[in-house]
Amino acid sequence: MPRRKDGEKTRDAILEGAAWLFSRKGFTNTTNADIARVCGNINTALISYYFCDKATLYRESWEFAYRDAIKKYPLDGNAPADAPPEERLRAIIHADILRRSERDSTLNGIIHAEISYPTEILTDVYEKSLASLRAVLRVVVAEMLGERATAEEQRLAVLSIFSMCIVPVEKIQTLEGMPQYTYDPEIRARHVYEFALGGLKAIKK
Amino acid sequence: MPRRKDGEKTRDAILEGAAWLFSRKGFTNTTNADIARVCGNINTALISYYFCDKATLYRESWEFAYRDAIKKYPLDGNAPADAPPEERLRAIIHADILRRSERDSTLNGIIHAEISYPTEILTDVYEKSLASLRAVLRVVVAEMLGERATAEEQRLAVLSIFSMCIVPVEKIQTLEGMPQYTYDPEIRARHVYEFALGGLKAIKK
DNA sequence: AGTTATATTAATTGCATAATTAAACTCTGA
DNA sequence: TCAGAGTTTAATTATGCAATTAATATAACT
Repeated sequence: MPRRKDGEKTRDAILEGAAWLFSRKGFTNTTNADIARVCGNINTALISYYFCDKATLYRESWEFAYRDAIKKYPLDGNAPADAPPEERLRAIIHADILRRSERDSTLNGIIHAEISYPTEILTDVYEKSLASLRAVLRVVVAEMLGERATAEEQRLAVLSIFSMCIVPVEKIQTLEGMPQYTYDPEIRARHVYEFALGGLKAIKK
Repeated sequence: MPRRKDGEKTRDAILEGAAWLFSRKGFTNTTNADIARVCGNINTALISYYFCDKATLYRESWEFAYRDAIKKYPLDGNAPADAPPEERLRAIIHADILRRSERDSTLNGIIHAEISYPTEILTDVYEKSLASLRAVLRVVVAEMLGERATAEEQRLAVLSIFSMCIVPVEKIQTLEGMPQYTYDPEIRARHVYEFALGGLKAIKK
């Protein structure tokens, strides 16, 4: 039984194209025909052929995009656990912003689409892409703010840094009327880190 | 010709209910039946009766929500134009966060839905609710960072403060698995202001 | 080259959902 | 009490699209 390998290429193309579309228009607003179109006018039947149905494709393309991204940019940004909190904070922010900027921000697009119109993958997306960031931030922020900070102060500080990371920059940029300026992820990551440092210092008082 | 006034109440109820639903599920994912349900099981035909069609209702309910909110919380937060930039920044942030938190965050919900799935009101929403904030922030930030700051530094600083304001807190809170903690808008506004001050100071150097 | 399983296509099915309308009915206010 | 605004019912209309099927093309292997 001959195993052809040209199918894998098609499958991957669908995963990629679908992820991109889903990130921009969300699950329900994306049709199989749309997906077929962006994958180079392939046939819609191939979606059923490779992924059984649209919902499965959605889940798989999200997981596909996520796995890739998190491997390249792990949560802790590869900072040693015993590094000073400032360095760990820098690494977390850096990894997070770069990860969210990957692939035309497919990852972050899906997340924001899920926030607006939840589907059945919401829980998974939420855990992996929002809750996890908050959790790691919480640890370093607590350390940096010191003993005297209340739980609420910690929460607020985490929320602020979190906000700067997850803001859908690329999406907002593509909106009509938006000046054509793109932010380099490296530079933005650096900026957010410094901004956060200053903010934390001000809060600590 | 007798002009009954019970109709106005129904109309307003539809506006309010629709705005709330649209902010949560977006335009296409909200059906007339949904709207009728949340308005106390009114009849779907009333939507056509009062607003001609769903699209008109969408636009009107957005404008309705926006007008109310901006009147109560103007862009500049009522700070005098000749006040020191710190005070103007504080007022802007305070007004913006409170405005976005109003009515269960209807305003901000519609904005984020539009970012994810744009409709024809996107331009209007974008101008009024995103571009305008950036514009006023830009002015005070430029003033606070001083002459030596580059345009990119200004842009990045504006983006960071902007992020902290527009983050869809209420939406994220309602997501599954989220700990039951709600942020008091006043306290959060205060925090964001102090955090921003610290951040700006760190950037300035 | 011939065979077979895999990959791809075209056309269709069939469902489901929902916006909108017209006509009937009811309530309010003068 | 009646005229017109408000409300309901029930049908209509529009459609949009996911999923299948059966037929065709192509790669791999002998």
